[in-house]
Amino acid sequence: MKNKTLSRDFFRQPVVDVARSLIGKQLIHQIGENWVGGIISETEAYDGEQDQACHARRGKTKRNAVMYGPAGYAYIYFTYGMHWLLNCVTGAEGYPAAVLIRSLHPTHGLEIITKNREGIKPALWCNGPAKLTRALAIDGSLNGCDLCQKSGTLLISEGITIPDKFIQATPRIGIAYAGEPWISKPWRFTAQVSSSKIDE
DNA sequence: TCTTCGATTGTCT
DNA sequence: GACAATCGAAGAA
Repeated sequence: MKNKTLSRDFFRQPVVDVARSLIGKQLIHQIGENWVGGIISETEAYDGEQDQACHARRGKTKRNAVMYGPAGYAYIYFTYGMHWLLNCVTGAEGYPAAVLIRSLHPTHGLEIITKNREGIKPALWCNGPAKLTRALAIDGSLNGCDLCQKSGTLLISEGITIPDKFIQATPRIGIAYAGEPWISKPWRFTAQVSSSKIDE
């Protein structure tokens, strides 16, 4: 599984294309000898300084610097005083764009996820951007790490193929402050993932 | 330095 | 459906 890590070129594509293509791919976090991860089932695209919903809307800062670097790296930031959110940097180096991973279907390390999300129903373990980082134990210490490295601790690999007809494009969540036309851009991608189709 | 607020979640009504 | 939790980044002063 780890030998099917996605290429740097995959992440160099336009951010909206990457966001759509990431549906069905597999996010993996290696913790010691264990792998924790799952199939990505929801993403959102944030596209450059002109996108008023993107963190880069006010230019480069210490916080969003990773987005200005090369594609295929993790941009992980802290928000609401308690939540970590995971993004993948995309596009050309110097152009700030990233895909937010909003939801996934757990496939590996279920014992660890159960412990990290103790007392919560399995269906709710990873169905939110801050929930999945908590479930997979992803935090700011992994900010800027390379998602294309087979030897990395956090990476994205080939997963399952999901037909286009099962992927929906809808407006992004929680960005009312951005104003139009950004609120209405259909840059959120979702899919239903059936556990019977998951490729180990 | 001071103030505002967020790419959210869980709990309570 | 409403709202508190909780803190660092970013912008204003």
